[in-house]
Amino acid sequence: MIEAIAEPRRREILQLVRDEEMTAGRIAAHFDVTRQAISQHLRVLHGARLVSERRDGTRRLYRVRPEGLIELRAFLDDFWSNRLEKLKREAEADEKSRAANRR
Amino acid sequence: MIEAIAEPRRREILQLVRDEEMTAGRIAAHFDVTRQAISQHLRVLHGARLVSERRDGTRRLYRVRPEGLIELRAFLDDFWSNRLEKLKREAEADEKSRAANRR
DNA sequence: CGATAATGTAAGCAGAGACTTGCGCAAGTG
DNA sequence: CACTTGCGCAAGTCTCTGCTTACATTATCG
Repeated sequence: MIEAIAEPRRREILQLVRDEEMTAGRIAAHFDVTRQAISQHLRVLHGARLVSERRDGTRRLYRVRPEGLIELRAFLDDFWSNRLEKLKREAEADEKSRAANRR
Repeated sequence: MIEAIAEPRRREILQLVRDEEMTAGRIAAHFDVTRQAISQHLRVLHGARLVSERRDGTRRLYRVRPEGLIELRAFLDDFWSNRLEKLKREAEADEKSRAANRR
């Protein structure tokens, strides 16, 4: 999840396919590691739902999946503020006091 | 930097010292690994400027450093939108057209 | 159908990093 | 001053993961 963007090369890949859809081969050409290594990174990114994969003949086209970034962003936001956790506790306390007043 | 929060245990530590300042010992007590292991995580977090360290006698007190989170947040924001890069290009183009009109 | 192109999958290796064991050090405490 | 408490540091071990080499798969082209 967040580990997906922890790896520097994967962040570079994300930058590459941020605006432009791109084939695995063309992506790999930007790096000095083997095509397969990039393929594995793409698998991780796709698994984390950070990129979409589309097939066209034998080629595979990748592109950033904005919803994925949004989800990750939301995850981090929760993490900072832990707002969900707090809201839940407050809601429960609230519910309890309301139940006490109810009758 | 971002690697600091990639490690799950370090994220848990951050949660622990998010509101409350806490000694290394008390933090370590929350986990089933050795005190030293946690100490090493704390070193990484401190190195990434995500927690502050304060000494009181033999004890060391840690706490989340909000500015650190803000910096990290800013880093990620740049990453998503690359807005800095775009703004720079736009500003230059803008400057050029304005210079053409100036006299 | 055979050949080629574009890509993924699998297994093994090597380096990074998380964890443990052992030790040292500073600041109390009796 | 000896002893304890609360830590960090250092070296070795183990595990995880990024990379390579080798092979499999799928589609297209003649």
